[in-house]
Amino acid sequence: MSSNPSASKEYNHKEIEGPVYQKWLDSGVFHHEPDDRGPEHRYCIMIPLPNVTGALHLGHALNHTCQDVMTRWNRMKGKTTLWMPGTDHAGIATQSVVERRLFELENKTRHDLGRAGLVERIWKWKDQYENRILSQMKLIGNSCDWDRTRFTLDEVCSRAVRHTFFAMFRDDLIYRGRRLVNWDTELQTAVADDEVYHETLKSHLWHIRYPLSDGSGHLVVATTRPETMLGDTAVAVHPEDERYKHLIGKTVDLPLTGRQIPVIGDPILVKQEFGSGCVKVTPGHDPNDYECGLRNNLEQINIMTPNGCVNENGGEYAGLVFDEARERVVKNLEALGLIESIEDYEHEVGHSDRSKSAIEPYLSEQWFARMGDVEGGVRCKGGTVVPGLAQAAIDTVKDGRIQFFPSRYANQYLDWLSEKRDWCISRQLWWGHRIPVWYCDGDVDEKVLQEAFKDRDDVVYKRDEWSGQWMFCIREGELPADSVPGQTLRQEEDVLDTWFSSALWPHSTLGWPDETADLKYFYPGSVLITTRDIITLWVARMVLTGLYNIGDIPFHHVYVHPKILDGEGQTMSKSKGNGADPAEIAEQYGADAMRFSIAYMTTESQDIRMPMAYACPHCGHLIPQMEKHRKLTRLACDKCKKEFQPSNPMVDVTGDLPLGIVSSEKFEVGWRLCNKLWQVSNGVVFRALADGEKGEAKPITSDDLNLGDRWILSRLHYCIENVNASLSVYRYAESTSYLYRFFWNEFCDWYVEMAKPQLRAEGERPRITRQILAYCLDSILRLLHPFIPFITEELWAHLNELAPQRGLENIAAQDGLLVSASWPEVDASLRDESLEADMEALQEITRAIRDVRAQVNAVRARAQESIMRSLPSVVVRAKQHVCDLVVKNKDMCMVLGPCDAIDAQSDAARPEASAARVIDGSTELYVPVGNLIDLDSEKKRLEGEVKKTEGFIKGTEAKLANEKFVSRAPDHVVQNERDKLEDLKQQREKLLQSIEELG
RNA sequence: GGGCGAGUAGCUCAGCUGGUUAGAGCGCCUGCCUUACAAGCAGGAAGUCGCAGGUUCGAGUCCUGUCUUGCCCACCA
Repeated sequence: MSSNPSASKEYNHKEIEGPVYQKWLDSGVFHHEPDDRGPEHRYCIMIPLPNVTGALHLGHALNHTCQDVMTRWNRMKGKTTLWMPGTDHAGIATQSVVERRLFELENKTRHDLGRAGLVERIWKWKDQYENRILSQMKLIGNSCDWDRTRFTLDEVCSRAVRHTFFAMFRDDLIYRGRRLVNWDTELQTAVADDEVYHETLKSHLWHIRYPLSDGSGHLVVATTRPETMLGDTAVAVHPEDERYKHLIGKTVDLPLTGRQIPVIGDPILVKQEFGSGCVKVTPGHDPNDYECGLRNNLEQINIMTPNGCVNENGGEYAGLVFDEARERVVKNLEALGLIESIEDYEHEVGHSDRSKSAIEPYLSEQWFARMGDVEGGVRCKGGTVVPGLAQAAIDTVKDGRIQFFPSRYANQYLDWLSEKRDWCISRQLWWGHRIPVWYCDGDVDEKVLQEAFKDRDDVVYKRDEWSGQWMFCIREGELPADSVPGQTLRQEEDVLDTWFSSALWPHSTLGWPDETADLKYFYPGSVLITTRDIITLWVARMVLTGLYNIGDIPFHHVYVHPKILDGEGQTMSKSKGNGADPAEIAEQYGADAMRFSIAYMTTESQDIRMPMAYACPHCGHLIPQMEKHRKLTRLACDKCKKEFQPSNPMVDVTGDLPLGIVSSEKFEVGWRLCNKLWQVSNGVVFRALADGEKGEAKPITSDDLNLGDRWILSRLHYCIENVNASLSVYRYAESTSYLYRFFWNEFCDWYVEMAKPQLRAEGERPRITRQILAYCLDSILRLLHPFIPFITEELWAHLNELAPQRGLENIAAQDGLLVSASWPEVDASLRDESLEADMEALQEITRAIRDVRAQVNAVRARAQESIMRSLPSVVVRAKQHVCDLVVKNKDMCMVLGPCDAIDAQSDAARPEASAARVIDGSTELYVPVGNLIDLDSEKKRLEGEVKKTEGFIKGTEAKLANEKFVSRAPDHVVQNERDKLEDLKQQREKLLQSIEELG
């Protein structure tokens, strides 16, 4: 850390960020304990737990910035604050990453290692990436309570999972069932609907003849999956289809199998107009057919092995991969003359998000959580009875207990929940919470069980509807294999869906099922901040488990932020390899710059387009990151042609080539802001303060304040008000715009420039100016802190050193860290809109003078007085302010251009060789420019102004000539137009006069 | 097939309940190494608000249609 900040010219985040973060950690300010204050003094955010599949990318940086801004803001507002950090074991995602890696590096599969061996490998991976993730989070400035860091497989979270499973099993909200699921044949597990994406594939529609058993002809069925005919158990027609309805009840000979299957009528499955109007029904391999099978009591034949081959039910086709089976089936059917036709066809095929392989609908035994309404309702913790878990979650949003920002996302939540589809919670994986159910393979009399488990309220047992087997669930710990006399129990092999444990995150992390002080105090949380794609998967499930386990919602607000897209419009993701490591951005621009830029771009309706580029480590040239670069380990620079390794969170650094890190000019906004803040603080404010004495601050009364002081204070409090308003509804871009404008365009561009000469004035003036500079910078640092915490904290320390006593009317000593300083309060008495209008007029005049001098290229011209001619009232006003600030301080260069000044008079004569500017209808300005004036171009310019003014006059006159406008528009709108017209006319007069005076 | 967004300056985007001459950042042009900042300062140019209708005294803003585009959801053989 530089001990002498003014010596450092440019802001260097690398010297600041690490030490500042350490200061925060040392101070323990991120950790708050429950206290006895009311709920209005609490603020709690649960992080959307990152998967331990890999390192964080920019999307996380956005998500975390949003949360950290809220956390820091509320901490400064004096709330007892908790931002809970942690990571997710991410079952299928992590296991598949580790398995893939195992195969790539060691050519081994999970079966080579066995369950324990693989899980051990995954734990190692988890440790590595959890560390990396947590250190990335620290690097970008997250003010999480690290003491409370959780992982979904740790003791505390696991216990919550067990208790929840146990209760739901007991309450019959969890059941085992044989269902058609999305089967990933590569990973050999069921995957959730949400883990399936659809791809449009070119295929064919095969029309196949199924001969009627009685020899009276055949039916033609159309299918995209001819191989599944091996599992057909019926042919369906529409019961009102004149062509076929008489055939219902007959049978057909299913080709290639020798089986006879019935012709059935099913109005739901069959649309008469599609294909031939006949549908082959394969309940074991198609979701629609499955439903149809249930309706018609059809046999379900499974013809697939878990790895996607035809099983023994496929007769001679057994052992073939499905694709091969299809070819063989079609060939054999052709040989039998049973193919009527083959047409080209495009359709959507589900693919596994994880393995990218085609999903097979597969009949298997799975565990489900009941989402629909149940008879008698569901009894939640606390005694409330709800119709069903999904309905309970729906109600929280419908009745406003939970509010979405932006509100449109509530629809996504409600639409999904309203389907009330049971949730398949089992996965055939090894990485995760193993389902705490034990089976008893032999048959046992219930009395034996009653005896074995008497006085045990932590064991529940029931018969599996499907197999009739006894199933036992124990709340905690293991159920010994010999718990039932004469039997050997074996535990379920499956693990729980990842979302089962993350659904409990808001309360499991706080110690539930124990009624800990944390749980009582911090639950429910304040807001959940996430992206739209896990509204259903995660948000909805946290709500329903929260209601069931706690009897209360998990959070009051859900803020859904935009997503970061790459240069090609694709969302960033670890697996795509198109992301950027926030650490690399922070390395180049600083974490503050990254955070500010992100917040600046986080608007309500648009995703953030962020083209990334690799910075060539040899020549610095930027090479746009494109799809074709993903997963490359070497890339040649477009410019210097030398090779480097493009950085990618998912690809290891090989080390034989220098690394080209990712970059984006989008972060320059933030960098410039930080640098500007550094410069103005060190170069102006701190220097000025160093001239004063410590503790010189005295109460300032309104008599002490001049126009500039009042103006900047008024603008400051306007800014505070608007930052509060926009942050309270999660409008990050809006709040940063207010801050940017105030700090840069108002404080730096105007106030600081006005302050400079005053610092050299006589008497009390310098002290007052210093005091206001200190007060403004104090507020600016506080206001910017949630967005750019490092640099503001650093500057705060210097400000405290140089001006420990700060304030206006009330002087207070400031010390300690900014992170726990108080948030500025709006002081409405400092707002003065008419004064702001005066200042605007002054700025207008100043700009006019600058413009003249820029136009005539008179920058080096000697200082001369400009003349302002205006109405007496305006002149009085101008004299009061302008003369104070300008005329008496002729060296106030920056406000008026080089060494200018203004003399304001109501009847001033136009000086010789001057350029004219019309400010408004009553005010004009003459700027002497000597022989530099170009009469022709000046005249041309003025004529252009006249033309423009006349255009406005015409428009305004037309408006006022419209009788309907005059009679129907509100009075003040009409009056405005009249005033405007009057003013415009006077402007025209003045312009014409100026032209005339030019000769 | 259903739902939700987006189309405003060369680029990326603001513009909330309709009301002065539609804004910002970047880029561009002109001039400045001005004792905080040239990664800066001062000034400037630049838009028929996708298109067509409608409502209204008044539309970037509301309504209808339409085109383009992105995302989410959905079981169509």
